[in-house]
Amino acid sequence: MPADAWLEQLRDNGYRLTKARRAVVETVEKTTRALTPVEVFDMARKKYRALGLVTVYRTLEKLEELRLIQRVHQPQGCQAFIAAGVGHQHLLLCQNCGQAAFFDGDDLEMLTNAIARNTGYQIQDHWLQLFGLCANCR
Amino acid sequence: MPADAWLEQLRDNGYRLTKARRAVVETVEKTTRALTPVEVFDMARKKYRALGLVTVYRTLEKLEELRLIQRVHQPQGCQAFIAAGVGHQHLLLCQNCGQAAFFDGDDLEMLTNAIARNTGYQIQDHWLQLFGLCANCR
DNA sequence: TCCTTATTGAAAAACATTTTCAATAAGTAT
DNA sequence: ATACTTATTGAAAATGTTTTTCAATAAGGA
Ligand SMILES: [Mn+2]
Ligand SMILES: [Mn+2]
Ligand SMILES: [Zn+2]
Ligand SMILES: [Zn+2]
Repeated sequence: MPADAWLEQLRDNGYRLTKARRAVVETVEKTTRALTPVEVFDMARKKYRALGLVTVYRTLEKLEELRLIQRVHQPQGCQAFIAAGVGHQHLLLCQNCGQAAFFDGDDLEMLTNAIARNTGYQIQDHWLQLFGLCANCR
Repeated sequence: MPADAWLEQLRDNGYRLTKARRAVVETVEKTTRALTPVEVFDMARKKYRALGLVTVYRTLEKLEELRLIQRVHQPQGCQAFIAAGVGHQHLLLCQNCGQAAFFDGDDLEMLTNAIARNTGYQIQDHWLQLFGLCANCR
């Protein structure tokens, strides 16, 4: 999804299109690895010098609400964000360079049915994430 | 695993058995939901009044090193810990009361092979976590 | 161009975690 | 039991991150 579509989403939800937001959106949208707020700040500031870190936090918050980005959980920390996958997808992360890819096609029906039977839980959702080495790094 | 086994693990690794550590270990070991450091502090302090929050952090750090506890990642936050599963197990969490259960038997071979083929990644590890409602809460 | 108000960045506050440090107590040797 | 060594402790301070406050600004509609 191009950065313009993100900006359109923001506008359609009543948010104003500012230089700060454009810089943040363009940075996150075109990066294929998870970025922390400070990383977004450093990168986006090259596009818009006056940008404040507070605005990065506020913009990430809105982008997450609109489901344009999602938080990435990792052993080293869970403060990073990445452009969200479309539909039912999960993340595959390179443990060396952080390069992220999405995949789909996971079918956990059988598993969750068996677990529901064994545990008495009603299963509503799942998190699945793969770690490995990307083609470049391996 | 009983609390004594945890204490034994600590002792075997050269750590001293103190009142503070006993209080933390007993608290975390017998609780079946994820606890934050402050929650551990509040609960363990009932067993040992002089306990300091700093020591809770330090003890949790050691228990994690020894793989007796593991960090629990959730949408609301990732600062909570729970007694670790044995062998290859994953967590199932009640979204209402936090009650946790472990399950095993997930077989992702087919999936990861297909993804490795499609993406060029060499897959080394996976995180899987289920969310739902426990028998009591549903 | 004017007007309203959402948005901004800076500063301060709040919060979570880590480090520093002198006092204490666990475990071992005597 | 006692003495000794030093890992461990809690309090305080420091650090790092995220949120709140607030007056100035600028986006977008009239
Ligand atoms: Mn899935
Ligand atoms: Mn598994
Ligand atoms: Zn890589
Ligand atoms: Zn429950």
